[in-house]
Amino acid sequence: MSEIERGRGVALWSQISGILASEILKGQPRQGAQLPSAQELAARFDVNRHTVRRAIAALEERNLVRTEQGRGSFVQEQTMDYLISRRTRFAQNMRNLNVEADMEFLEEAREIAPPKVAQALGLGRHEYVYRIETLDHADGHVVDYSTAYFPVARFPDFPAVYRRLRSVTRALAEFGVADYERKHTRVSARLPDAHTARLMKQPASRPVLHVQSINVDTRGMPVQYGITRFSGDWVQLVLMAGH
Amino acid sequence: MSEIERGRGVALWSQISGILASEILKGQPRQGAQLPSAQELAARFDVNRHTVRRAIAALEERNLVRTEQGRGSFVQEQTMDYLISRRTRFAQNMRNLNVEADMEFLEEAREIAPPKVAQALGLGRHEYVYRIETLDHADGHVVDYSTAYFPVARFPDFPAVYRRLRSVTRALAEFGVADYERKHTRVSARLPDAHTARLMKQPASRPVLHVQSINVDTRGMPVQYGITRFSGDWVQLVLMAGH
DNA sequence: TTTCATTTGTTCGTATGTATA
DNA sequence: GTATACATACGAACAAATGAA
Repeated sequence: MSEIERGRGVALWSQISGILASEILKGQPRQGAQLPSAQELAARFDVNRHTVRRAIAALEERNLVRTEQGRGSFVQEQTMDYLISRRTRFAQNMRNLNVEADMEFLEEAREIAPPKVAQALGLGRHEYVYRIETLDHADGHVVDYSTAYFPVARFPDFPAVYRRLRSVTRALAEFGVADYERKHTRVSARLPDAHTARLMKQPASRPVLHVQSINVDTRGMPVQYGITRFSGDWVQLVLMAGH
Repeated sequence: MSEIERGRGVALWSQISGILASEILKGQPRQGAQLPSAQELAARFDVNRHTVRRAIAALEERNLVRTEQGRGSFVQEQTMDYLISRRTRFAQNMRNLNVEADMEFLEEAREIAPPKVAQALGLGRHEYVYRIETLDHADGHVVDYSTAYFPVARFPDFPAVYRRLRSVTRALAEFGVADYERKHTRVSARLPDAHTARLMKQPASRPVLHVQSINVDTRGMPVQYGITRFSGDWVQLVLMAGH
C-alpha cells in the first residue's frame, strides 16, 4: 500500500505535504522535534528529494516547519497567543487567531458552591451554582479544558441557554448582563491530574497553564468564576498594557 | 513534659495552633502532606477533639492548612501572589507580600543581541546588549530565575550601576529613565531545562511559569527585555483589571 | 456493588474562666 | 460583691464524605 497516488490530479509534493502536515498536527513528531532528513523522506514516499523539498517548502509556508541550513527541518513550535485583558472573550480570541474554534460540552451540574467558588462569586454558604465543563478545540487541538461556575439564583436554567447559544457572552446577555469584564486572573503552572491530561489529550508530564478568573458585570457583581487549563504546548497568554 | 500549659491566660487552642504553625513553617510536615487526624492530635496534646478543631480552624484562617471532609487536613501549598500590571516592580511586589526578598547576581555579559531580543528591543542586527542573570529569593525559597537584556548603546555600563543600586528601577533612573511600564507580557507553562531546574533548586519535573516581558519608557521606547522563570510551586501571577 | 473503618462536620448539653457594668 | 455576657473546654452522638476491602 502506497501512501501517495500518482496521476490523480494532485501533485505528489502536495500529497506529501498534506500527510506530513496531518502527522505534525497530530503531534507526531512533537513540537521542536526534527523531521526525518529529505533523503529519508524521499525514500519513504519513493520520490525524488526535490519533490520532498517542495513539500517541506509548503509546510514552511504554513509555518508548520522551520528548516535550518546544515541542520535539518524541525516542527515549528506553535504557540497560540491568547489575549488576556479586561474584556476577554474566547470566541473573539479565536477569530483574531483565524482558527476554526469548536466547543464541546462535557458536563453540567447543579451543586452547592464549593467554598472557594462561593467566595469568588460572593455567595453565602449552601447557595447553588451551575458547574459547566467544556473543552475548546482549535485547528483540531485541545486548546483548553474549562470549568465555569454561575450562580443559580441569578441565572436560572443557565446551562440550557448556554447550550442553545453556545456562547457565555450571549447567554449572559439573555439574562440582562449586557457587558462584563475580568475582575482578576490568577495564573499558575502545574502538571495536569490524570483526568485533565486525558481530556486534553496530552501526557501528564506536560505542564498546563492553570488560570482562575472572575468576571463581573458593570456594577461589579461577580457573574462567573472559572478555571481554565490551557495546553502549555499550544497556548501562550499575552497580557497587554492599557486595554 | 507537656507541650501546652493550662490556665496561663493563653487558650489551649491558641497554643496548639502556634505549635502546629511553627512546625509547618519549619517544613514538617511538608507542603501538601497530611496532618495527623484530629483524634491523634487530641491524644498528643491531651485535649478534646473540639479544641484541636479550633486550633486547625485558626490555621485554615491563616491559609496554612486546608481540610477536606472525610479525608483529613493537609498543609496548604503556599503560593505567592505576584502582581502583574503595567507598573510591575519586583521589590514592590515583595514588600506587598511582606517577605524578606533577596537578589543574587549570577552572571552578566556583553553580547550581540540574539534575533528575538533585538526585535523586542527594536535594535538592528549586530547591536550589543547586556545580559544579566539573577536569582530572586524570598523567605528562603527561590522565587524566580531571571534573564534581562538592556541595550548597551543607551545604557553604557549598565551592569555596574545595577549592581551598585541593586534595583532595575533605580538603575534606569540614573540613566534618565524616570518611569517605565510593561508593554506586554507573555506567559507560558513549561518544564525547566536542567540548568534552570538546578538554579531554582527544584526538580525538572515541576513546571515553571515562563514569562517574557518588555518594559518601555514613557515615549514607548523599549528599555528592557526579560525572561523570568517563576517557580510554579510558589508563585501565582495575578492580573488585575484596571491598574 | 456493597460494606466498613476512618475522618471531618455539626449539634446538642454542661461546666468553667474572664471581663465588665 | 453581684449579675451578665462571652469565650473556652469537654463529652456524646450523629451526619457526611472518603477510600479501601
